[in-house]
Amino acid sequence: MAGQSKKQKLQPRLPRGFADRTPDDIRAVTRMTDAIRAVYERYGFEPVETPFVELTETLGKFLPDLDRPNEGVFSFQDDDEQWLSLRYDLTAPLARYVAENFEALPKPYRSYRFGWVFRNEKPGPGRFRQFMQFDADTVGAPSAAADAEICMMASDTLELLGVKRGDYVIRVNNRKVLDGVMEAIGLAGDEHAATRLTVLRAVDKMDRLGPEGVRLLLGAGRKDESGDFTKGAGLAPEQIEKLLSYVEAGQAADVTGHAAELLAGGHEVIELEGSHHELKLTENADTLKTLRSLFDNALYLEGIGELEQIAELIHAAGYEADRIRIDPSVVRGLEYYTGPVYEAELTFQVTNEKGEPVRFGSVAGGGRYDGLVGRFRSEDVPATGFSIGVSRLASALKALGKLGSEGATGPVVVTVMDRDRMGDYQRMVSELREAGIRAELYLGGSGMKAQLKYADRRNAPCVIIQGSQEAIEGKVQIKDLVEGKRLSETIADNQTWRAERPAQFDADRNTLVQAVRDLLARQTEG
RNA sequence: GCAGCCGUAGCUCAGCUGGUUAGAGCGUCGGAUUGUGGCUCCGAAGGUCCCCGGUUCGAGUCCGGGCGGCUGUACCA
Repeated sequence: MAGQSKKQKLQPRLPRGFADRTPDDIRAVTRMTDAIRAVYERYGFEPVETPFVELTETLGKFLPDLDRPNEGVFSFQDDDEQWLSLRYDLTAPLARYVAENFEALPKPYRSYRFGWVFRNEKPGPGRFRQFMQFDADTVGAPSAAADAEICMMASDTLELLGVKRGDYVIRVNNRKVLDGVMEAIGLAGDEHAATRLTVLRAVDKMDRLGPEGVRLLLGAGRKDESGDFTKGAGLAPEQIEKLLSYVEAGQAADVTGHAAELLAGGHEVIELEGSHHELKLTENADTLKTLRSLFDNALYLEGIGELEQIAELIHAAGYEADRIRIDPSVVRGLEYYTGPVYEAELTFQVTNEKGEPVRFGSVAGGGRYDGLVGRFRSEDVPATGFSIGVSRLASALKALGKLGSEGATGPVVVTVMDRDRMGDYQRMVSELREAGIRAELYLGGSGMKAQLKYADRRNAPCVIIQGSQEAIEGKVQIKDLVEGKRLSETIADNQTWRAERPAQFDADRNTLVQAVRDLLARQTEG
């Protein structure tokens, strides 16, 4: 047995796309979800929770088939052969929940929930196969006021999380508008479904590729820097021009990129605090006025009308285009959105360890899905909702320095000098704990040096030491590790370091708790 | 999924046109210091060079296939 080669040892390995969470991660995410929850509660939403597993048919499409049994969604068969799946978002389960409890719920039904969702697809930086979403939805409210509210709530949430105004934007569009545009350039009807998809995907890449990239994708196609060729939609030049004039109607408001192009286009530049140049934001009303003049079919105008309502409502509530912006290039989930769609984007630039720029892009998104609950009922039920990608937002906030990753203070460590006096040490630990102080007994088997190293690594504020000498005198030694670390910088040789016992003092055994309490208070002030 | 790059100690990486026993820094552990975290010095542990096959007298190095990672792209409810 002992002679077994290493090869036979099991490799400790995490499956691709999954991640362990460190104490720092957990604490940071908890702070975030607390903040998000606070905003949602304030808006009057209430919590609800559904399980990780749903019937595959509840989630809709992506039913496992023989060729690609788990494409996109993790699925498995129950022992009655019923297919089950891990949820891939929180919206489909909510739709099921609402449909199942329809009579019992007040309408409009406003709820929030957060939890893990699973996607069986290729992971990437900041993209995992298990990640956390935080959703809020209003079901049973057909009015654009429900959409406007969700956008304002998204804005409030990001600001409470520490993202400054101007470092993010909630971009709003409408599926009806997009469909209207498709109709206007002759792409209505089932026979053009595939082309429409290609066109909308191209439009979606506006923020990343800019007008020229989109133009290529709408026409013949585009070759990226790796030499990979993406086939274009093959539209005629006049169709492309119409589309681009539509997409660019919102671009004057783009402060995130392509500044040079915009300046060349004659957009105004204003001076803000200091030497900072920024493009002046186009008012949402101006964007909408431009958009309204572009096409005139009924669907398009209906969509524009809804956007105008949203713009009016948010304006009345004091939200302008620096926070919530009408942007015709927003596409989002082509599958089930039926009306207004929104997307929260972080706009600040951050570079990674290698100095390469990192773009976070969309950290949250949502929209109106009037058909989703209707899958379970005889009539459509209007609904609109919003989903925050907690994990992705967390890594963005970390880069922003808004998520303190500094380790939390560890426990007070009571060291073990004399093995036969464990009871004494245990009593000290208990007293500290009863006083509400995080404390623990050193449970390892090593000597004093190792025990202090351990305490240091645990980020302990201090250690308690009591040898037989102190025990006889009724004393304890308390060593302030934080202060000691500071003093160590001025001590060069180990002789004095050990002899002086920096930042160490004794206290009467019976005043232990008070002495530790005072020390902790001093550390908090410093 | 497609394309490109990469895979040597826990981590970051050296390793010449194929040639004895594969190295360094950091980290870990021990000692100098039988009761004191840092610094310094000394020492130790730690590797089937991703896997399988091929070429060769000889492969970490060359070739083929696989697996894994990164980047771009596609998809993204």
